[in-house]
Amino acid sequence: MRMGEGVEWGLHCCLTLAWIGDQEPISTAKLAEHFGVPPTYLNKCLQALVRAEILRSVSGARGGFCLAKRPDELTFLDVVIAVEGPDAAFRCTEIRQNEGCSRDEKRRPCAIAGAMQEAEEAWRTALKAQTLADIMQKAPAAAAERTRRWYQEVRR
Amino acid sequence: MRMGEGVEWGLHCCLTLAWIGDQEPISTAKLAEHFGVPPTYLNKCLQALVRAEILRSVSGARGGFCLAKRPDELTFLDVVIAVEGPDAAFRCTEIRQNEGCSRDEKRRPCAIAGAMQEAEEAWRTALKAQTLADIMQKAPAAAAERTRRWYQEVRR
DNA sequence: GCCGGTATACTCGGATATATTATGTCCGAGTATATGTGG
DNA sequence: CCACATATACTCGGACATAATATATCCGAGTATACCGGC
Repeated sequence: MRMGEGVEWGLHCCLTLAWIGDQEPISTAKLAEHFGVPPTYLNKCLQALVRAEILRSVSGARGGFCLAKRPDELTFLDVVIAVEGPDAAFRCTEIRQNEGCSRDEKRRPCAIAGAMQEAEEAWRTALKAQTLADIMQKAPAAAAERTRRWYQEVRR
Repeated sequence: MRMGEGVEWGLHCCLTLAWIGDQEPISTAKLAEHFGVPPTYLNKCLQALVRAEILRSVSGARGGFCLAKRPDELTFLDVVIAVEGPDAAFRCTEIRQNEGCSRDEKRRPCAIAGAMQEAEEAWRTALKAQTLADIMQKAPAAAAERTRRWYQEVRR
């Protein structure tokens, strides 16, 4: 089981955009250069965030992405679902059905699947409790400062 | 992000073995037939459980697998780790390092990675709290009964 | 009838293929800026 | 000098390749049972 890199990239990009706090968009190229990741693939991940209405995209010259939500309204769960999709990691394929269980058994949910779903619910709850605003506070102030300086250099 | 099917299969196999509660091993072929899954691949998954000392395997004719732990000592987390490996789903690649952050920043753990790890810890905690014995109680008694009847038919 | 030896069928275990997913690349559509031209 | 038309550079967005992983298969090593011959 492995989460795609897009989640990490997406979260860091959201944090960067939040710190800059400007409505002027930043291009994929600048962000990719900043983080040292392949530009076109980063673009693909950011597109997923746009579809989820987490980012807003602007086409054309001087285009790019900016945050579409307030940091305290944006949770980690939102980003994870946007990039990785809404499906649960564990998917019950109901192999118990092959055992020839009775109709009465079939009506009840599979106990194993239930336990797995419960665990994932705990995971989602934890992710939902973390907003981007929380991280902005936790992270060292120097990081925010550095990000803003970088932006001033590359904005043009 | 997607968990392999082996986890579901492994859990159902453990449950079946626990219900039968016999020390006589059951072959992959019988279990695979029972669940309607490819036998050789199921075998591969069960091997992973053997390596984790969750199952015990017996080679040769009349060989197969049996449970190596008491059901109340076997957690869902054990099975998941055995099949999927011990690595976390989210892996921080420290892309922030590329931003040119100071030595002081580098010493602190990445706040984003921290939040993700915290969420996974909640997930693991939930999985650790679920033992096989718990599931044996939750599941309908009819299922246990049916499993034992099936075993009496195929044991020879 | 009983014992020992041999052949046989069965099973695990790991090495090897295929399918699916994630990662990475490329090119077209669209937009703001820069440039040039006429009034 | 100003307004407008045109050319140009830049950016997103999705279609298209490649790499990594999960799924599925195959074959060899080993073991218990069945069979067979001798006593």
